Amino acid sequence: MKRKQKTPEDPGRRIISAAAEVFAAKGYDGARIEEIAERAGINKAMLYYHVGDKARLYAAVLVESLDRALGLLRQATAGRASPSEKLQAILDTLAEFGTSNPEFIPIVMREVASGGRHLPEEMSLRLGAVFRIVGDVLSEGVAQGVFRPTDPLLTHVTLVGALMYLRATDTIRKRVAAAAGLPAADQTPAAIARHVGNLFLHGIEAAPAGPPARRAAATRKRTGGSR
Amino acid sequence: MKRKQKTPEDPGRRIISAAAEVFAAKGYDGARIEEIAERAGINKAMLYYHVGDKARLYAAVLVESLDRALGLLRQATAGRASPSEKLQAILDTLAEFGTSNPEFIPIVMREVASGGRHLPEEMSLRLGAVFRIVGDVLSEGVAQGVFRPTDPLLTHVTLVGALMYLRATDTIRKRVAAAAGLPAADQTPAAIARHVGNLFLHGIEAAPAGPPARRAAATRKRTGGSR
DNA sequence: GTCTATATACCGATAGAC
DNA sequence: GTCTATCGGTATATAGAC
Repeated sequence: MKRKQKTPEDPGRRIISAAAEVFAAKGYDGARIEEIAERAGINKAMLYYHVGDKARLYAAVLVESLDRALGLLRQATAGRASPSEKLQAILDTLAEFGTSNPEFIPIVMREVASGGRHLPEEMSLRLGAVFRIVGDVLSEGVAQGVFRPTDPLLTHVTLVGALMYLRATDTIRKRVAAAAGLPAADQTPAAIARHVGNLFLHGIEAAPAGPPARRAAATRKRTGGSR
Repeated sequence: MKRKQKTPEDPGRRIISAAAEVFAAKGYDGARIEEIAERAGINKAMLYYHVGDKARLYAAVLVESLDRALGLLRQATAGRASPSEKLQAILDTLAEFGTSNPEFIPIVMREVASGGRHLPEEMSLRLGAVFRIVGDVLSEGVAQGVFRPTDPLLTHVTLVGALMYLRATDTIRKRVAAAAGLPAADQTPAAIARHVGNLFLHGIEAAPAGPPARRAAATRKRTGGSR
C-alpha cells in the first residue's frame, strides 16, 4: 500500500512522519533516505531540500515525538488528585501514546541500546522534563506518606522502561510463545498499563495474612475499559 | 585498549567476542565486518573464511550469549529455597551477567526494538526456556500463596525488561541528569537488581498503617496453597 | 590458513536542468 | 519548488596468490 497521493498536508510533516516509521523499523543506520522519501510521496532530492542531513532529520523526529508525548503527560497528571492515580494516568498515557504512535517506542529503545549515540543535545532537556513529571508524582506520594521512599530517578526509569519494554516485545512475545508452546496473551495497551501499574503499586508479594485484600489483578475480568 | 595480540584462544571465540562488542555498539546495520575483524585481530577475509555471512555471525553471537545466560539462570534458581529468593537471585544474576557481558543487553534491546528482525529461529526456543525458568518461580510462588496471581508471561517480561532497561540507560541517565541538573545516582549492578527486586516484590505503595483495610474485599479467599 | 586486490552494489548527498 | 542524473565513498563478499 503506497500512499503516493498528494495529501494537502505540508511536506515537512509528511517527511517527519515517514522518517519516524522507517527509523523505527530499521534503525538509524538501517534506514535509507530513499525509502523515507518514497513513503512521504516525494523525491529524494526534495527531502534534502526540505530537511538537511539524515542526522537533522532524525533529530527532528525525536524532538517532534517527545514533545507530543510530553504534552500528553503534563495533561494526564494535571487532572488527577492522588499520586497513585497520577502514576496510573502516566502509564495509561504512555501505553496509549505508544500504540497510536507505534514508531515512538522502538526509536527510544534503539537510542537506549546505543547509549544515546544519535541523541541530539536538545533532547536531554526534554528527557529531564519527562523525569520531572514522574519524579514530582513520586515525591508527592512520599510526602503524603502513600509511597515508600525510593530513588526517584531509578523508579522512574524502572516504571517507564517496564512499560515500553512490555509494549515493544509484543511481536516477539507472540512468536516465542508460539514456538515454545506457551499461552500468548493478546494484550491491549490499557491492559498492559494496568498490569504494570498494579505490579509496581502493590508488588507481587501476597498481602500478609490479615484483612484479605483481593486485587483486580487476580480476577482478570474486562469491566468496561474506560478512557 | 586494543588487544591485537595473538592470544592462543581459537579464532572462532575471538571473532564471536569481537562481533558481540561491535553489534552491541552499532547495531546490525551499523556494524562493519572490517571493524569486527580488526578487533578480533585477524584479516577481514579470514572472518569470512571462519564464519560465513554477517547474518550467520550475528546469529552465532545471539545463541552463544543467551546460552551462557541460560546456564547461569538455571544455576541461580537451583540453589535457593523460597520463590522470593529465587526471584531476587534471577535479578542478581541477570544484572551481573549484563555487567560482565556489556554487549548482551544492548543487543537484546535492539532486537526487541526491531520486533526480532534478525532473530534466528533457534532463538525462540531458548527465549522460551528463559521464560520457563522465571515462569516456574512465579507459579511456584502463587501455589505457595506467597505471590499474588498475575499473568506469568507479562510479569516475566516486566521484570526482565525493567532490569535490562535500567542497566541499558546507565549512560543516558547520567547525561540527562547532568543536562537537567538532577542528582545522578551512580548505581552498581547489585544495587539496581535490589531496587527492581524491592519495587517488584513489595510495590511502591506504603504498607497500610494498621487494620483499616482500604480496599473493601468481599470474597474470603482460601489461604494456604493446597498440595 | 592467511592476506591483497577487487568485484559489485548501494547509499548519502549534490549539481543542475526545468 | 521539483525532478534526473550522477559523484564519491563505503559496505559486503569473493577471487586468487602465497
